Amino acid sequence: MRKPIGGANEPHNSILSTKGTAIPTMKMRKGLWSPEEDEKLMNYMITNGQGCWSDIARNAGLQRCGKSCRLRWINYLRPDLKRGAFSPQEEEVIIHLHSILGNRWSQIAARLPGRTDNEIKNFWNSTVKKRLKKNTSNSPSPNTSHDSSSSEHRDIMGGLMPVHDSSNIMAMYMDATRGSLSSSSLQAMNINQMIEQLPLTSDHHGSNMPILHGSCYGTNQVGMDGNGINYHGCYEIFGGNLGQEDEMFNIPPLDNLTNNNNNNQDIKCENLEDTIIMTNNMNIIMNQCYNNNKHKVQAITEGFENCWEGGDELKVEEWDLEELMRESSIFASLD
DNA sequence: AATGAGGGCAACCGCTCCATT
DNA sequence: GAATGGAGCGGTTGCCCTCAT
Repeated sequence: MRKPIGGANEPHNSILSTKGTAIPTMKMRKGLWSPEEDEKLMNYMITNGQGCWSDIARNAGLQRCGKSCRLRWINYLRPDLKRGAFSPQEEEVIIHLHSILGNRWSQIAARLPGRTDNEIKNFWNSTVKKRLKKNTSNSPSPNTSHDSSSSEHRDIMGGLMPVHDSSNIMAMYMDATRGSLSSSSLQAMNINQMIEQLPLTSDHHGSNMPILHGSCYGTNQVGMDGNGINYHGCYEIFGGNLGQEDEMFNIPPLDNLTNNNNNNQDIKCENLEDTIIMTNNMNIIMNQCYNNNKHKVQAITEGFENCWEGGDELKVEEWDLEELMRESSIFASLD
């Protein structure tokens, strides 16, 4: 951890306004963020929402560049961040997605609620890579003769995560999120299709993937109860758990939502019926995106808006299926 | 108790992409 | 179409902590 560095003694950079107007050189802080800086940025973001980051840095009274503010917000201050160690299920999802997406950490992070690309990247580089290497050295991969361009990929599939296991994970995941599909039917699906239908969770990094917009930056996103942090808002719409035994994302199942409504102000959906309607609408949108096979689909549904305080817009955008197909095509050779 | 090595993680850097002028 | 600036992403760095010796 880096020490917070005192502003007065800091190296300084020049800064440009949003339109390129030169602002007299001002001292820019670098290094670790102090609690005061965090508070300033947090308060500003909660009050004003996201905008031009360089403006945010200036208006919030921070001697930081916009880039630094953005990073701090995304990786640390966002209220919907999940803290703590990765669960085994999250780990498996990361490994699986990495086998398909490679080092596209932002896209992997988009499928893991409350996790940042930086966090996943660090986790991968420190923990998973090491474990995979160890695993491979202990038990040589049966796929070593496979003509794959990625040795790491072979390691993953042959050593730590057999294909059928990964399919189970996806099936489990999809059962939780889509409800109507059975594990067996999903196991029969092409793995690419499963991946394509995985819901994305936030737009904090932007990508070519479908993104759900909700009140993702509101303080209501994270609710606390006796069991720890639960995600209310962007994630709860899928209902159920994304992993086994509540280990993974701790998203309340549908039948729990109604119970929680009595105790938790953060719940947006009024009742189970709303939740089901919303989930169905989600499925419709996802299916439309998937079935239409269009490059870009942008849909806004009334159904979602009803379930969010203040009618926050919830939409699916930037769906580039062809690109995803290209990206995941490497996986087809393993089937 | 001291210390050195390794790991974890926050933050920076440089590049690319995209929107705007 | 070119130039410019902002945002986002992946790679890398470097500091602190933990643990073994």
